[in-house]
Amino acid sequence: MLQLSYIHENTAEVIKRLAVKNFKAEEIVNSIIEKDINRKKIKQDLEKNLAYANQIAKEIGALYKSGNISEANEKKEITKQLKETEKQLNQQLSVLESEVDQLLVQLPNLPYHLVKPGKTADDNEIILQEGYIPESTNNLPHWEIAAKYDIIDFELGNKVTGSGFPFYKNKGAKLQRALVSFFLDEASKEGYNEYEVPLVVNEASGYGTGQLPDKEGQMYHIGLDNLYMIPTAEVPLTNIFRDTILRAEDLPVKCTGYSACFRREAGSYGKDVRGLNRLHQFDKVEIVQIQHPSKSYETLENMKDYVAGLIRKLGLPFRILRLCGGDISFTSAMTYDMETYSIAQKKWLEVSSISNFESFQANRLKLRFRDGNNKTQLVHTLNGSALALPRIVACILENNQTPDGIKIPEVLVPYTGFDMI
RNA sequence: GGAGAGAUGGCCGAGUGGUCGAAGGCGCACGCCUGGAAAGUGUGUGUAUGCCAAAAGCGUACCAAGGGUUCGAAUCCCUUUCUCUCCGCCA
Repeated sequence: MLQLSYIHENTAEVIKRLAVKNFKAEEIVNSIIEKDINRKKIKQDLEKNLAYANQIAKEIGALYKSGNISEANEKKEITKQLKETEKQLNQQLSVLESEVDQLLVQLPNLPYHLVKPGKTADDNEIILQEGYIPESTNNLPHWEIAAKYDIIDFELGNKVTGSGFPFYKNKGAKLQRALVSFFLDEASKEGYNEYEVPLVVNEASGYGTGQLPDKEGQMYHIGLDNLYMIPTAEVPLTNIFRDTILRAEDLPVKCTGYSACFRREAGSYGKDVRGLNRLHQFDKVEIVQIQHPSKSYETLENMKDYVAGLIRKLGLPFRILRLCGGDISFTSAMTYDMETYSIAQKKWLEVSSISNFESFQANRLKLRFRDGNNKTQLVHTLNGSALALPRIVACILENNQTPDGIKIPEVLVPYTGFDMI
């Protein structure tokens, strides 16, 4: 969430920059400022009141000690009054605080200056495109390949759980395991610390990374215990550092983790969700960095290049997009999307999203570091998929078809133990 | 799941109604001592927020979380959460 002090000092700029995200902020921002000024005033009154009450309480203590009971009792009368005022001020304060808070969480993160305005995904900028794309082929879509080689069973998933929860079988299951291991090993080589994370998180964690409030609908919720199934390992990985103060020399903090990801994907139907294109449960290796504010964009570039390198090693044609204001997420300041090309489906599939959240998450997480002057300052957080499996698998299956079967990318062979499906 | 004990600053740990933001120790920072270091020694060392141009200073809140009793709560009461021990169950 945005910092109140920043909104106060840069009101016009906040409104202007949020317009790049097609967000009309004026009304909310003005309301926040008005309420916050009011809040501050009431808080000051309350604190004066409390200071006075504290002082009297001390005096009463002293009077009792010296045996001056009657004067002590007189003073008690004064405090009764004070308590009444205190109660009222407190009530007003908590109302205003929650109102300000409610408005504040509605404001998206400010887009970075490089983010162009735009309405939809069509307005995203293509930064780079790489790899050979044939004009036309007779390659089968992956759902047919999956059935032909008996490696992914969608119907079985349907029977046991529901649509969007496939079973991976035989060489399909081994390919999953190989990809996860490959991605984790690569991340380790790059200096990321590996974690195995809880697959469910509490409410505070959901709030910390920005899934809550408002995006409850995206997550599976376990009502009995009030826990949420994670939509990405970003949530537990980033929340490791909730409520912490790091030392400047600890930065950057780099961590990675594999997890199954669970997404309700309410409202998605049709051909986009065919096969592996959109699932309720899928596997992903995530990378997260916590970085000094002055270096976060340099880091974003590094992360983007790292993920591009992974795709290159897998031998898939891909492109990198810088998302426009209209397509960028609520919490992100700037995002690169990675898309690999499926030659059977003849379309680009998003396989990674790499974002700089600047201090937006850190502010909610209360994740800070001590700077040179020993002051605490919010860090910047970044994360990216490196990578999400299903669409990578779809592209491997669709692009690598040969008369002898599906060719496994060379880098994966040590992990799979076979080079053909 | 049952019974009991507990939760205090970066860590350990004292504190059962007032002078407690909290003794003492460890750690850390700076200084003295030293040729240099260790030892010794001195000083300092939480977070948030407000007043202030800023610093200094001062106010307020925070001793698991929330509520209550009281003029006054780390300390008493209630609720919740978590941890530990024993028992039960169990991959």
